[in-house]
Amino acid sequence: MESAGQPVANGELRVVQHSAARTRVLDAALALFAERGVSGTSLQMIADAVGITKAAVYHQFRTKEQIVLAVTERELGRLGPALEEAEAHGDGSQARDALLVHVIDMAVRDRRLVRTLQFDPVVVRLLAEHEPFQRFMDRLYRVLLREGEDGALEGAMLSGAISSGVMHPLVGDIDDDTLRTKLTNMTRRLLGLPVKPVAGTG
Amino acid sequence: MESAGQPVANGELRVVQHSAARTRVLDAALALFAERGVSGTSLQMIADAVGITKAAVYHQFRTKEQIVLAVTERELGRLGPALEEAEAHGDGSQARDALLVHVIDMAVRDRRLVRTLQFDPVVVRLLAEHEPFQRFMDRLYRVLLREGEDGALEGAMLSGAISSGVMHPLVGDIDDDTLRTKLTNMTRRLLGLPVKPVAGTG
DNA sequence: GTCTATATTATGATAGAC
DNA sequence: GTCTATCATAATATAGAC
Repeated sequence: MESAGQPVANGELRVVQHSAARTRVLDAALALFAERGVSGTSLQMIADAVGITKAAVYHQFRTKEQIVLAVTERELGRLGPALEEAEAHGDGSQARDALLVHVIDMAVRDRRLVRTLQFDPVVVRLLAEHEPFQRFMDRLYRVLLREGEDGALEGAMLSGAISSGVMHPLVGDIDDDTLRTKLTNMTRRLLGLPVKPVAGTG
Repeated sequence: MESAGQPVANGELRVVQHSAARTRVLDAALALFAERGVSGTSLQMIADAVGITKAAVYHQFRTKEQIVLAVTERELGRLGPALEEAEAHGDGSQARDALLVHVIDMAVRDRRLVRTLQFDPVVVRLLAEHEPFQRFMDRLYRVLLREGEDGALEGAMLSGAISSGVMHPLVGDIDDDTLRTKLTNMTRRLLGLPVKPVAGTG
């Protein structure tokens, strides 16, 4: 299992089952990254949050960048199954819609990680530099973006609207269920789709 | 002119005319903040970008936080006149619309600063902690947000859609004029407003 | 898996000369 | 307004014991 310590493989996003110790580090790191940004978070802070020393953290991850990489891969990877399902259903509007609901669901449930994954400069650079991330994002956009000249802009605005819709100070006191419903409706409005109740998975 | 080195005054956002040397520092800092984030930018990097030493930077600003403060105040302050004009025209939809056009215009023209002002953790903290910023944002939202229970969410999504619409990798190759027009149209669609041509200022 | 201890470099910040 | 020189601290990272 030494591959878990390596950079992201050249192929797909790996789904790694981390050890309990590694998981504790990643959880603490993610929380700190969301609050203070990746560059604003030191290994000392992560170690303190876990309740261990820096050296123990370095035993789990060779560099800070490896931690960022692992966090990003783990969280982004959670969209993998939904993406594969959508791809299996062809490129119709139904597949796109189902994936969109899933993305909104994940964004609402884990609001704090949105800022890190979408906007942190360090993560953005990682996503741009590592091929597996690029490929994964390409696949995501291929399903989510609509055909036509405005597809890219639409997708960009959509992703920002959802992100900001879950993390903006203005929406801090809206409960998850309400937020999910309203986000979905407004997303449909932005896309010019008919507004309908949120579909269940069954 | 010693007030320029002080924290933001308790009253309004100050409009400070910085010296040439200070302006060079602020310009370099803003560019670096946009690229690497505030925490990822050191005073050494800023000094190198300007072509001076750290000590010379410290002659202009007492701390790094003062630089962040000055950059934020300067850029946010550019919206001041448009905001005041909108407030003078009452709280009708016409005033909101005019301000919205202005905000989009500024976002498109200076795409790189959007990430810093809207999403950088350090700037977000500053905005939340300093009263003048809070007051300014309150005024902005009072004009931009619509009445009703969904006003806050609408505003949050709107701000994210515009931000992401100008800074997302997907839109990097769209020219300013095209982007401004399409952003305005999609913004109207999100708000459920009739889509019309962008109005001039005269 | 965790610790103590340490090396190295970078960081924010200051003093004082020109 | 800028420089050289310096300081104290914090950063990333490693070695080796338990």
